[in-house]
Amino acid sequence: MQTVPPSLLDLTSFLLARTGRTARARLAARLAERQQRLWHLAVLAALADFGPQVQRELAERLAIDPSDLVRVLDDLAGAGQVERTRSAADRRRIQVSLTTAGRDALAEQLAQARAVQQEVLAPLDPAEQAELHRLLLRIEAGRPC
Amino acid sequence: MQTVPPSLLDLTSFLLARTGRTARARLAARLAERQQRLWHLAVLAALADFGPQVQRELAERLAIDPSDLVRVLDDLAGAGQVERTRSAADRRRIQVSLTTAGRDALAEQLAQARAVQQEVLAPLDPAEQAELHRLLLRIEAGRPC
DNA sequence: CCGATGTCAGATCCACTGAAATGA
DNA sequence: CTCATTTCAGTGTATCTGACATCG
Repeated sequence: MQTVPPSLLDLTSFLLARTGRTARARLAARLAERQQRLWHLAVLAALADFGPQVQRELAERLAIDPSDLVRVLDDLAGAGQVERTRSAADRRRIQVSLTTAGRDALAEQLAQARAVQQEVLAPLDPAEQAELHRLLLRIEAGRPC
Repeated sequence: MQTVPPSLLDLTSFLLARTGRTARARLAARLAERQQRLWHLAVLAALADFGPQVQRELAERLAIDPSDLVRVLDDLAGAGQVERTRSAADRRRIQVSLTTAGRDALAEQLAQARAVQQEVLAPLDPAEQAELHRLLLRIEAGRPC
């Protein structure tokens, strides 16, 4: 039995939203088993890639509301995965940096993410997966700021 | 300036989740201007595609919690877009059917969805958009229940 | 201007009720 | 026929998330 209305399947935006949601939900479920959440992964990755950051930059990069970032950092700091140090130059600003525990957690979470991805993308062969990746990157890059 | 962490951009699942989230949020915002929500569109589409349905079937098709569907239908019935008629054979069951106003609303909402889609997919040329659609359909179809 | 707190709306999920059907 | 069980629509609610507003 066809369960999803064809008029919705005709919409690429619907498919994007639906598959994205599935991927998101599956990864969230995996991370939750380890008391981690999606934003934790995103924040750790940003710190690993760009080095210590001020919270404002971090929020902008990840398109997360600054007030939500505060709470994510509270969690991460509680788990000893990030450190907050007040900037000497501008004492309003707080530099956030990764700890060794943070790097370990990130590696673990990225492995989880790749495992979920293989499940979700299983219907596609490697060439198609690469093509999908390329198209999505273009969309992401082309989006106006 | 590169804003998004490269380790996340390497994950197709991250890109899927992110672009899907964007598409979803934009459409939701457009619909909200007209006091409509995403579930309204989904329900109207299901009724248009599959004809009158019992609420239970509808909920199953759309993977929505039956109790939430009740409230969506309350809205739609209030706007005169669907009709609920109790089944004579089994008086527990309620047949839901589209009205003319419902068809009009659906056409309008689908137009909105296509407009948003054109914004989101603008970085891709038509052939690429078609390819993306094809790949996403494969993922959707291949997903185990 | 920046970090932090509070709060609000939306969505999802779950437990429950009452009416109606089903089957032993 | 009766009674227990199941199915269905509908209500209420707890929880989580994202967005916003305001404060220090």
